Amino acid sequence: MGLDPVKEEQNAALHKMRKRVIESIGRNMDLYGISLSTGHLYGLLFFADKPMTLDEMGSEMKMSKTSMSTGVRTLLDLKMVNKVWEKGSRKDLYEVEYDWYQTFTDFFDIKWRKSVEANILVLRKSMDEIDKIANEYAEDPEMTDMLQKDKAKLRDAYAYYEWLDRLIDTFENGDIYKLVPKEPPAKE
Amino acid sequence: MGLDPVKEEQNAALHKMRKRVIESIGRNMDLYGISLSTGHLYGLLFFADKPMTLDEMGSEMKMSKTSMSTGVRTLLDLKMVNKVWEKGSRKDLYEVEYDWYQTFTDFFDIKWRKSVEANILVLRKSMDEIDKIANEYAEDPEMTDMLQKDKAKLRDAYAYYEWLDRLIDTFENGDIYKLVPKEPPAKE
DNA sequence: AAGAACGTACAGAAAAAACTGTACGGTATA
DNA sequence: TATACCGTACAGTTTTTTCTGTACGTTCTT
Repeated sequence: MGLDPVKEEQNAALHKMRKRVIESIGRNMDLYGISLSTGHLYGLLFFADKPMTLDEMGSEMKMSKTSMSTGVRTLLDLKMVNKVWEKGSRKDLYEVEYDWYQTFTDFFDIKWRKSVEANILVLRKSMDEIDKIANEYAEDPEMTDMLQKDKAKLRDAYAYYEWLDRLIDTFENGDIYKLVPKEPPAKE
Repeated sequence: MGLDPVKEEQNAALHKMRKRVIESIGRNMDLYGISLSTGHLYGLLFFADKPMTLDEMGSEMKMSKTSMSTGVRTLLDLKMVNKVWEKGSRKDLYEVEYDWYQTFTDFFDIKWRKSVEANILVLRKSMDEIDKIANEYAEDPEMTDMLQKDKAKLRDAYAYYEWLDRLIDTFENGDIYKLVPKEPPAKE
């Protein structure tokens, strides 16, 4: 995991510190829908001072190469790690994306955006359908009332998802940093 | 699930529409770390036109009351549903929180905030520790270099988490709506 | 105070997810 | 072209999560 394995053994304190951070990072990865061990893998890569191969990860994590392969792919899909090309090496190399703001943005763009858009589609379709049903049951006041209530709910949900969509836009285009700058505002 | 179960049977189209929306909502609930069936429970409550009891949920979902109990608690913890008091009824009643903006905010306040603060604490502690170790190894250039690199990483992560903390603040205090209004800006 | 109804703790069963070892297709090396 | 090595598909195993039924403590009714 470090520059020099021998050196690391020498210093238990450093090793312990890293382990604590890795665990802390890994534990919170479930927010991204990532399993604990894949979270640990991320933590490992975070401290690695050079891109790692699957074999290296496996030996560090004491896990199979297959698991490393799937774990890395999960992280790759979320753009939390990048594949690195290094001439001479036949093995694939991976390193974490150190720009965490970008990682955050990508996560929303990849995961949330997909959900949002799927829901928007379904809601649009469903509201149309309600209109159609409402036409058929125009004579039935009870049914009409129920349909109206449903439609109002869908409309609210729709508005919310559109808002969410615009919010994710601000993550992507960087407008969010106008509201919340990376540098904390100076205390007065 | 509706006002009048008989009526609903009459109209397959409405039922189908609701089912589609419920599934769509439920499917995307994994973003909140919620299981599919709890997501469906949420969808059910979303369309319910009155607060429901555990027994009613169970019969609609065709699942045990125990499962409803745990499912509701999960949703309650995330403030996605509210407990409702109705005089006369001995049973607990629940309804969804229809303010989805609030639900979004609560989610980040409950889940993300906790992670962020835990990480901030660990990072602070770890940076202090690095300083201590660095003092011991002041004579060792290689070790010093490694410690510096680690500390730089921690510092970056720390800055990111503080940013995230401030971002969540804007969700909570409503500042986010200045940047992304609930009402979409009028198209020109 | 006794009885009925409610929600949930708990233990076991069922289902889902994570993990491993083997096998195989593909690419670089010889 | 043959060989070695790499990453991953796949099937089987282990671990974790979800779900159920029973049992129990509490609260309301009588």
